[in-house]
Amino acid sequence: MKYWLMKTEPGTFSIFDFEKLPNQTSQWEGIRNYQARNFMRDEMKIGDKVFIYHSVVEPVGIFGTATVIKEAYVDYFQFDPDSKYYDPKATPEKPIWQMVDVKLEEIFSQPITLKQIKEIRALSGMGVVQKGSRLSIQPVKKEEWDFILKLAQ
DNA sequence: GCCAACGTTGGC
DNA sequence: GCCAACGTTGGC
Repeated sequence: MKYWLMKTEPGTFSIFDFEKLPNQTSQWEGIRNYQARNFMRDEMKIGDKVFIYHSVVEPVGIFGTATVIKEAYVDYFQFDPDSKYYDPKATPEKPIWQMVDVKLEEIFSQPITLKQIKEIRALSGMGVVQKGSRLSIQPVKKEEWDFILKLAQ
């Protein structure tokens, strides 16, 4: 089983939006970066654990956890000219982008903020504290996962 | 709102 | 294949 961090801008989708959805499950559409797509396509498996990370809007940080419940499949928004995720280069015959489904697991009573993460040496290898890191899906080490979960208790 | 850092595009 | 220009991300 692998561990991940997935970024979202709460103005678009926040961890609290899961609760409005059937089965507290959301498709993770709109990933338009090849490296992030490859993580989903090649490595994400059912049962993998995911940190839900809010970017841009204060407080920035990890707000809770989710589980992968459906492995990568075609993100159909790439074909929709009215979608902001539209990609004119993609066709149903040759799709480019994929998405997974994730189900909410836990919302932390207090988010683990980026500020906190930066202050903790054990978390200094995490993608979100690397300067200039813009990857919207990042692998997380088991030790980092465990550390943050403990912190969130 | 600013702007550095980054990924992508497209002309050559 | 190079690389300048451009658009986007995301912390502050």
